[in-house]
Amino acid sequence: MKQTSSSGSQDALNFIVPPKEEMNSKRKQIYSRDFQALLDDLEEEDRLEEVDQATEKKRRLSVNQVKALEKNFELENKLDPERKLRLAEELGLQTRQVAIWFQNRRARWKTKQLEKEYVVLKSKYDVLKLDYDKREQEKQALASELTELKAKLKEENSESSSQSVKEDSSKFSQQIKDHGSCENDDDSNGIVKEERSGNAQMLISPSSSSSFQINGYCSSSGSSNHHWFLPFETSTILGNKYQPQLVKVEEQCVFTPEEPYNFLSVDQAPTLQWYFARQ
DNA sequence: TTGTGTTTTATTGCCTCC
DNA sequence: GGAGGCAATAAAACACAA
Repeated sequence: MKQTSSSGSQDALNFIVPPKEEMNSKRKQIYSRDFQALLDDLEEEDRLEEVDQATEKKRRLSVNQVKALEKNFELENKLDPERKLRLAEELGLQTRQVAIWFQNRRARWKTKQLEKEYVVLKSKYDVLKLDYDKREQEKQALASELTELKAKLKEENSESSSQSVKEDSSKFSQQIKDHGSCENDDDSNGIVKEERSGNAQMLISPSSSSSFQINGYCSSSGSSNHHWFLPFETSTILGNKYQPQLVKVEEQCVFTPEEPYNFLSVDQAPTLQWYFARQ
């Protein structure tokens, strides 16, 4: 191999691996005869390698050549013609070999860069995935919690509805007794099925809602101008708990005797337009 | 020693730039 | 159109387990 020591790259090379002459003189001082013979054999191999290189058979570059090329590559990963020629001369290679080495080295560098980028992107992806999974779990937990709460609410509604009917009935009975104005108060559910004793006007005071359902009424049957009416069997209206209240019923009722059944139908949701229209 | 996988060197074909 | 770069690939060299 042709060795020169005039350029910067060669200086760097000499720093890493001392020149052969220097190595030989040191070796002769240090090593035994047997080991020296082995080293001589290796040198002979090196010489044969150089001959092989001359016959154009594909050979790997020597360690020193590769080190020098690597060092140059670190400085600049592309070759200008002058640098290529100089490197080829310094390392005893053909300019084409130097060019090919740089070409392949760039390809390896690019692959390494892609691997690094992949690692970075993968770690970012992993972080995001972790976050996504966590949020997905939170979402599932919230969804099931919502379902539970809905079921609970539904259950509570049905319970309070049936309970309020009982409460309504007992309160109604008590209120009827207190006011003593309603006939048929022996009816346990408090429903007065028929009342045709004259005109009556209803004044309704809902406690917590703007409308409610009325399934029964009680009208005047005595001498008093004011009679009491309890809209019952309606505990929750528009999501609010309805506190059953007595409603004062005055004479001059707007209903005809035929109207009540229609108006008080359970199936039909009354709008109470009749009431609000008069306000 | 050998089979196999990996690395390195070199080739080919295509593309871009001057 | 030639020089040079790049991707794909061939082929030699090398590493290593069985």
